Amino acid sequence: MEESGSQEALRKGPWKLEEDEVLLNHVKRFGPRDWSSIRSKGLLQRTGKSCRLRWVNKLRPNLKNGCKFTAEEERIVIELQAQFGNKWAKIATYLPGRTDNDVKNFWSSRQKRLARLLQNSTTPSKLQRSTRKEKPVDFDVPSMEAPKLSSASDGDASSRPMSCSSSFSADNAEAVDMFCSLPDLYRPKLLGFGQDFLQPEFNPFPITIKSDPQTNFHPLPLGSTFSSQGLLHDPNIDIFLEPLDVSQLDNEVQFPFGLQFYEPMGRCSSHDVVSENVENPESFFNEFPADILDQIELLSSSPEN
DNA sequence: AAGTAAGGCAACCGCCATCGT
DNA sequence: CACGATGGCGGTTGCCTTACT
Repeated sequence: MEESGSQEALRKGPWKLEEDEVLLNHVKRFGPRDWSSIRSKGLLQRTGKSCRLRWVNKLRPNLKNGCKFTAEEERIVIELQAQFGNKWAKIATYLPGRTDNDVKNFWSSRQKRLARLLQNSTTPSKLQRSTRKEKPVDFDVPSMEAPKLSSASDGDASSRPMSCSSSFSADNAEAVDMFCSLPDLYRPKLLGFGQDFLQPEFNPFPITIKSDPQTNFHPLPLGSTFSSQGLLHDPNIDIFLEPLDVSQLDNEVQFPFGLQFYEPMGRCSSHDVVSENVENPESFFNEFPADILDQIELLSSSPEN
């Protein structure tokens, strides 16, 4: 069937420069609307949907095209995804210059990495197969030692059955190491999830890292990582890991960039997003701070000897 | 140098909500 | 109220690039 008489066949695929120009001209004249009229006027052989998508994702002003997600942006996405679910358009409103497609793609990539990591951790045969990022790395992880941050249950060796030493030689030892090496993510209660995660006896640190509201908490410098900032030894780490209080953000779409997410004194949000998802393994990983993935990969790629 | 796997990204598809007639 | 057109959104696919063997 011909495309409605005089109209040429619908064009698909990558956009040409000329098409972009036509689209930009249309928007300049009529604003970002009436997408379907672009085709009906014979300006472009693209559907209105396609035009709109092109505008939203590529031609709109102030887009951060080609820029990788910053650590802060990643953190925001992770927090908001935990809060809203896969509401990419909504999440994107908190990220100036980012589109829902950007967020979606970012998340998708992240999930793939996680999936691959998990698979590696459960299929030892594949663990040996190097992947792109799994080249042997001289990754010195002194700061990833079990943090001595609290006296709460620090001395209770029984509550930490899996030391991070190399004495454990199970097939997925590397994977276990990965998680042994992780700090108490976000909140201690998060770790209530999956005692049998990876290993039946797997029992993450019962350490409770307390924040002291009296101390001068320094918010996490943007773009920093646990190890680089020595945060594993930071007594304020619990504050640092406090989930973003999205309920506040929700009221005000404006999201000040460069915002210090974790106020020194701040209201400790009672909105504990993380705990809501504790039963869900996938969600468990979703809560990981952005940098953690990189840490995990580095750890998992560490030479075994 | 060639082959391959993974990452990143752009674009399409299908569903759904809204709006105008 | 019903229906079609349109736009918005999330999921998915496919292509290109990069890194590694």
